[in-house]
Amino acid sequence: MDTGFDHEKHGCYDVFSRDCPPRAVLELIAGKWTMLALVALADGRAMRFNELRRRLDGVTQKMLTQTLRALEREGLLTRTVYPTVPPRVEYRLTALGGEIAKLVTRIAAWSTASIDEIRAARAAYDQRLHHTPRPLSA
Amino acid sequence: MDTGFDHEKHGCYDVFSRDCPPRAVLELIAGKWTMLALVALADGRAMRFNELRRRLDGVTQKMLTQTLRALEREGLLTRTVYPTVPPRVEYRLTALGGEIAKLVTRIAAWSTASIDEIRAARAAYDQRLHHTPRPLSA
DNA sequence: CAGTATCCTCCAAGATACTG
DNA sequence: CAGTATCTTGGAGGATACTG
Repeated sequence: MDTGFDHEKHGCYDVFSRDCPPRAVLELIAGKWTMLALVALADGRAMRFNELRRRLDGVTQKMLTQTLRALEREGLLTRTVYPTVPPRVEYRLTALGGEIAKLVTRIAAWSTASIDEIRAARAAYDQRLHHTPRPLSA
Repeated sequence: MDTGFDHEKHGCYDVFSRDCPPRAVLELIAGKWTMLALVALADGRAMRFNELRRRLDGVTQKMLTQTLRALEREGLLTRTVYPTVPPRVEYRLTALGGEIAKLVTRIAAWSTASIDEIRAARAAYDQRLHHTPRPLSA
């Protein structure tokens, strides 16, 4: 039923709501390879497909294509095909993509900077519940 | 066999490498509910379990517990149990968690601020390829 | 209220093969 | 080089029932 309130019209979103468009964007960014791709391109340099493929250790062709297509569709990067032989395709962040890439890069930097503290927290946590699940009724 | 190079010792990480610990942290943050939980707690206020549950529209008990436990383990939030009846459990960001929550909140804000531009990009993209749009995300 | 404990579904992600 | 096109699968995520 129609609530009589058009969120799109009012530009008023609750990111916690299940059908909030910005939340969908958040979920896109949360894709397994999305953040790494954004970080790789964050400096504004154009990169070729296999260049990205090599940089994102472990990514498959399919997943990289899928990730890049999704980012292109959202307007975060451009895909330029040069009709040469062999083909040459370059990916480059748009202005919009550059903004989000900067933020994601800061998160990546934070991860690296905080990794020691995080590892310590993990160790402490794992030690607190050190008792292996007791075979209570097994 | 020791490779002779201890990354942990040197504090030298490549976030693109497949067994880079910071990359694992990045993947934690990329969890479906992690960013939303961080944003919900970003203001530093403590929140109770069901309070978070209501806020994160669509989350199940299992997923919320799992998300919060993971964040607790990484040292991003604390879980405080008050031995009352009925039980009362409060979740609150740590200083470390506050840092990342601020960054994630900025990403959420960016999503909301950019949604119109993104929607326009999507429409343009879908029109360029004159066949059925890919159902990557609604 | 704030969880466990199970069971199950589904699709993101991977593997593999082929191509302009 | 930079992709499609299929097929397959692990496990993230969900549904449901029970509990201190």
